Amino acid sequence: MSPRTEKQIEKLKQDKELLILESALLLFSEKGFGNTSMQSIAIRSKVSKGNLYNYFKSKEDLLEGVLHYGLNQMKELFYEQSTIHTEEDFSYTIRANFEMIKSNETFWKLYYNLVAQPKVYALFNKVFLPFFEQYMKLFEGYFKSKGDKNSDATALLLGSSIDGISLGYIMMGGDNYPLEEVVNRLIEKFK
Amino acid sequence: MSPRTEKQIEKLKQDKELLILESALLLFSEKGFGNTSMQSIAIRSKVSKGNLYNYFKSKEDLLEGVLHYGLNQMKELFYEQSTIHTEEDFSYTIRANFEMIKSNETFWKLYYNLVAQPKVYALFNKVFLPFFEQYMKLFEGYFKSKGDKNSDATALLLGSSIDGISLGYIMMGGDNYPLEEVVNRLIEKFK
Amino acid sequence: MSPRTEKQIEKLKQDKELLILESALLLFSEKGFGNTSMQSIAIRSKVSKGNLYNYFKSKEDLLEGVLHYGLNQMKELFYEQSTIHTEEDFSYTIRANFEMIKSNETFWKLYYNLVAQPKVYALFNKVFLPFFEQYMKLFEGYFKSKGDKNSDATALLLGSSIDGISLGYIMMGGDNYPLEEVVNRLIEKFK
Amino acid sequence: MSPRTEKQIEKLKQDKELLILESALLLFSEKGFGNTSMQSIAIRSKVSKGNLYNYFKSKEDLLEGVLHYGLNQMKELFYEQSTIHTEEDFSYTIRANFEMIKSNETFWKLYYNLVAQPKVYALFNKVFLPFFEQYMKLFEGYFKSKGDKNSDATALLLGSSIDGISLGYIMMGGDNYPLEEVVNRLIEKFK
DNA sequence: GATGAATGAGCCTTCATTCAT
DNA sequence: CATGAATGAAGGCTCATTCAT
Repeated sequence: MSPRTEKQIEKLKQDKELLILESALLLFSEKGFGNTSMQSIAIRSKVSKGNLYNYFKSKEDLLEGVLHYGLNQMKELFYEQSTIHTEEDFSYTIRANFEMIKSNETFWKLYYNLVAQPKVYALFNKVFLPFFEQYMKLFEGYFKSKGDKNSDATALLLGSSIDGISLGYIMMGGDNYPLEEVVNRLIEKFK
Repeated sequence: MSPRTEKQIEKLKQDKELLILESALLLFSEKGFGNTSMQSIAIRSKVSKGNLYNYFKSKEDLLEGVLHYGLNQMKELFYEQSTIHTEEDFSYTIRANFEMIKSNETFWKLYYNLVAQPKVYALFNKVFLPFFEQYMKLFEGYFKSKGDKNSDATALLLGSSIDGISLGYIMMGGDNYPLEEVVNRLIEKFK
Repeated sequence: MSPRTEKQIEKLKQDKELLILESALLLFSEKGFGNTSMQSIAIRSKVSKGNLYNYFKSKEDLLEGVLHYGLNQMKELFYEQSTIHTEEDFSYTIRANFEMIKSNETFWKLYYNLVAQPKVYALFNKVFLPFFEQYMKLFEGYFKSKGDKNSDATALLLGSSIDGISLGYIMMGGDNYPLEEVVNRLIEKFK
Repeated sequence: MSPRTEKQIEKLKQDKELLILESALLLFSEKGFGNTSMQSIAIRSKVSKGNLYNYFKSKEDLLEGVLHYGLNQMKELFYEQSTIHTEEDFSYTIRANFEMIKSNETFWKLYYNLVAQPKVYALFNKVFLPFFEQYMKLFEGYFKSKGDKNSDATALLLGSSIDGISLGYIMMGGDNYPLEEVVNRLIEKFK
């Protein structure tokens, strides 16, 4: 009845929801969406199978939750940045991007797991596209300011390259993919 | 009984195997590995469910077959090329690479569908890596010949960029991704 | 603490119990017993799921409550009538019966929903039979007074006919079943 | 390969389908559609749960199968009859109708189980209504030939009465419901 | 080799009921 | 009395794989 108790309950609920999200993220990214059972998520979250559905009304809903969860973590890292003016800005943005990927490997593994799955493509668009487009705009503006007549193609090339590097890094693992060097090269080429 | 008849039988068997591979490739890439049933592959190949298992001893085995099959198709396109000397060579190789991707979209869709699934990652390594490494060597040699001291990082960057461009093109579809322009930009940057 | 307050509480409790009964009756008859969840009843009654069980100790118990509740509503309509003497009495009783059915369609829908389910047949017997038997007696007396030697069979036939008409009316809906005419015919035949 | 073998297989398949239909009919009518699990049907039919779905693609589909199965059994009994001319015809038709009900009690129990369940009402209409309407026409013609100006209302009354009698007989059981006498009374009233 | 009926494990989801608060 | 998070059993259904023919 006291505010404290209610708050605690709310806290607990959030904790549990977070726990579920974390478990789902991990399992989805490790074994793929289709190969992960709700059962296994329940066990890992220490929640009963039935109770899972009090937090997420379906497996697909849980996936959407996971995507939003991951996206929000990323957004925090980029919130302040609105334009790129100098080479330093550019270099910094690129590096920050890869730092973020390095600190969210699990999520990105999930991302590459899903990106090519037609069944979840719509969902993906819904959650990710807005974020990506805004991100692309940032680079496009920079290239245009440097006199690039084809700034949108250049931005798309850069975006695709980042995508490809991330994919390689995520899939091969930090020990096998020399991320630092490749990123340095990337910055040299595009700055 | 005659050699000819045996050959014909062998031929027929191969035909049927081919049919299965084609069907599986198409369905896997369209609906994903997990969402494709052996039943549906059997129907599309006009082979009975039971007989499917005379050609491939499991679904996973069939997947491996499909990957080999796709890889072999690609290999044919690149067999002759052994070194890159001039900018023209380079440009030609890059463009040829994307031509190949354009003519094998189905296969590449499957590839990106699977690349992030650890369950098939081992399989992927087994089948693809040798091919990719040889391909990377080609570029590395070219960059080295141009005096690049860090030719292996550059080659990896190029490879990753190609990967990212392909992924974008495959996922967004030819109508939405301006492949031509992006590839032009890519060649300019790396040539 | 004062009697008045206790009464009010009692009143409130009854109100809530009534609310639950009404909700359950509606939902049971609309979607069937098996397809109605306690959850949905709780929501419609604006009672928490847990609290529901303070009023009815199980879903089956709630059903029994609903049946009693419906029966009691009917009883009120027939309480005063004790014998049928004239054709007018007879005609009036029949018509009154169908008026009652028309004003309790929801309940009767539930009734016909349950009547054939052995699982609730025992329950049905417990609650309905006494009422029905008394009702049959009424007609039997009338037919006997008219010299019918087989008055009990006639009464049973009449009862069954009423049952069948009600079933048809309830199931086909008032717009599709010409209740008035059929009842007129019924009265002509039996009066 | 020989016709005989194929035939035997076909026979077996039919046998199994029949077995499933019989089991489902029995269980549905005993415990209701919603309270019967596919599992229990499988066990009773000595068929694996999975194999059940090779014969009926869903539980609802199985129900439809059961309804058709029951209807077909009935149809055979009535096929020849096309018009009712004399009192004997009429009396015979009525009695034959109840004979049929007596020899298909299980099916009719299912029928009354379903008739009031909204979820399967559409299905019911699809399967039963055509049959019933044709049956009503038969009586309507008879009453009209006797000069009844309101023959359709009378036919509907008769139909409803039959319905009600059947319901009573089915629900109370042969020992408790004096079917013979009630039917005699019915015929007297309507002939 | 060819067929497809048969199996059984496993999946997602629902729901009556309980219980800590 | 009141709440709703939590449980766990059960349900309908799918599917890779096997095997008798």
